[in-house]
This record gives sequence, structure tokens and C-alpha cells, in this order.
Amino acid sequence: MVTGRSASAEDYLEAIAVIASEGAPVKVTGISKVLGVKKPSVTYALKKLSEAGLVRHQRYGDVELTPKGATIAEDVCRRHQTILGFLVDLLNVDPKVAEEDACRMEHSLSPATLERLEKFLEFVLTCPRGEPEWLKGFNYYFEHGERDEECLARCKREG
Amino acid sequence: MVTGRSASAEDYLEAIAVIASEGAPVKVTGISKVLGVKKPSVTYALKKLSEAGLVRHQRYGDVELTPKGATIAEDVCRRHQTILGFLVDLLNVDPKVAEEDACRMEHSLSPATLERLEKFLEFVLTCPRGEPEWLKGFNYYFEHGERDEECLARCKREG
DNA sequence: ACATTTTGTTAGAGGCCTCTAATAACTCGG
DNA sequence: CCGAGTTATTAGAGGCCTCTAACAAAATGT
Repeated sequence: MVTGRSASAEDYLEAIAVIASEGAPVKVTGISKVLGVKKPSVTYALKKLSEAGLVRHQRYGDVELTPKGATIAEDVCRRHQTILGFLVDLLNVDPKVAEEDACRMEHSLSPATLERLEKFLEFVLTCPRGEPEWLKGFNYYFEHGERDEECLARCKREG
Repeated sequence: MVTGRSASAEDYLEAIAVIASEGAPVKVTGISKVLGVKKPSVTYALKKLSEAGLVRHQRYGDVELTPKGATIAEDVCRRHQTILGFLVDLLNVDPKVAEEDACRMEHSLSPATLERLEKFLEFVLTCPRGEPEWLKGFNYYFEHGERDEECLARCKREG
């Protein structure tokens, strides 16, 4: 974990960032609850992250991200949010499932893919005319197994 | 690994399925090459997978998926293909990067999300009129940071 | 200030997965 | 049939990460 880039390490950094962003002091118990692991696991992780220079923490003290750790944490959060947005706003996946999926997928997204996915979301969702027609079309397609009238008509008209 | 569902286990099952699908006999060396691990790691994995009833393999023999193993392998391959298709055909991510990303992401896609992603791809790419205009629009947007004329015009026309 | 409760740490075990080094079994050309 | 080369396995170590049990420190409240 000295490299600080395992999925587990990213999870810890992310959890610390999230707790800190809520204004609460970051403690072992809090991290433990967020990640659903026992406290000794947190202590172990903090030692590793500390050695890697990503976190500041001394016995019985509160936890703080170093600038390096904060950078990584931000990056992870960004990947998380992007994936979540894609799943929820575009694919219309159930938010709870999407959250779980995002937690797992956030560790395997390359920078190049992240960039394109972000742009994709941005492009689709910030269309000047709001949620594009074809997105409604997709959700209809998913529910009914066939394109809606509007879509078929447009396809024919433009085809 | 007795449950047979770790990322590593899925990788082995997928590799075995891929090699088998090429008509070649599945051997330790082949798996080792596909996954980029040393042969003792393969032997270890095969023992585990065998205990889990996902693979048939005896000392110095060829490897075979059990029906249960084959089902999982197919599922992994399907997730892989779907993600790859999304990254390459829709996001236009570099195929090499996309392949690597797919290899990592394939392990973290829930059934619900997979289903929606498949439908999404299908909807977009099998549009009766071929590659939709807005996909070209996205690629233009990605390159230039702003929407192309066609897109803006349409937005205005329909907005 | 002291006993109780909460919080955090250490110690030690164990699973997963990989590696290297050494050994064993298989395969083939001669 | 046999020896060389290939292929596969075993043995053993080690990293990562988690857990439980036991203990230590800190915080709380009366």
C-alpha cells in the first residue's frame, strides 16, 4: 500500500475526505462506520497511509489528509460522482444499486475514460433544450422493449 | 475463493473460456500467458476453482470449465464486451485503454446496471438510421469544447 | 477524582493471491 | 528407449487486508 493506490487505500482516503467535508473531526470510529470495517482494520490502514505520506495521524489523534492524500481523494470522489451520475441520470439505474456499483467501479476508471465520460454526461445533460428526447426514448425502450412513436417517427423522418 | 466470485477467480474463468473458444486445449501455460501471471499462480487458482466446482482439472491435465464455471465465465465475458462496446463505440475511448478498463470494470457491474447498459448501447447503436447525429455531436464537443453547428441549430429549432 | 463508557491500539491469526526456487512429470526427436 | 527440452507442481515466503481478543488511553458524568 506504500504506493497508496490499491482499491482499499482509495476507499479509506475517500471516506476520510467525505467525513472531513461534513465538517466533523475524522476519527477511527467514523471511518470504520463509513466503510463497514472493524476498527483495527482502520488503524492498520492509517498506519500504511501515514507511511505513504497520504495521511497525518498519531496515536489517539484525529486524522487529516496530506495535500498528496487530498489530491488522490478528490480524484476518487470525482470518479465516484461521475460514474454515479452516469448510472442514475442517464441509465436510470436504481440510486441504491448505482451507489454500490459506483463504489466498486470508481477504482477502475482510467483518466482517459474518466475524461470522456465526464464530457459525455455534460454534453447530454446540459443540452440547451434540457433532457434530450432520445433519453426519454431510451427509458421507454427499456420499459417496453421497442422504440416509442416519437422516436420511430423521427428515425423515419431523418433516416 | 470457494465462492468463486473474486475478481481473480473471474479473471481465470474468463481466460479459460477465451482460450477454449479459440479451439485450443486449455493448459496452464496458456492461462499464464493470457493473464500475465506465473505458472504456480495458475496451479494455485485451478486448485481453488476446482474445489469450488467451477473447473475440472487433474495433475498435468488439460483444463475444462464445469457448467457452473462456464455460466460464470459467460457472464464475465458479457460484462466485458458490454463495457468495451460502451467505451469504444460510444465514448470513443482508445481501444487499448478501453480494453484495460474493461478488464478491471467487468468485475464491478451489477446485473441491474449491466442490463440497462446493454439496452442503452442497443438503443443508441441500432437506431434505424445508423449512428445517431448526437453521437457525432458528442465527439465534436469532446474535441472542440463546444457544440457543433448542427447540434446548436437543432437545439434551437427544437428547444 | 474516580468509575464507567467510549474510543483506539496491539497482538496474532487467517484468507487471498502472487512470487521464486526446486522438483517432478510429460513429450518428442533420434 | 532415452535424454533434452518443455510443462506443471510443490514448497515456502511475503504482501495486503481483514478479523477477534485483549488491553490501553481518553472522555464523561456524577
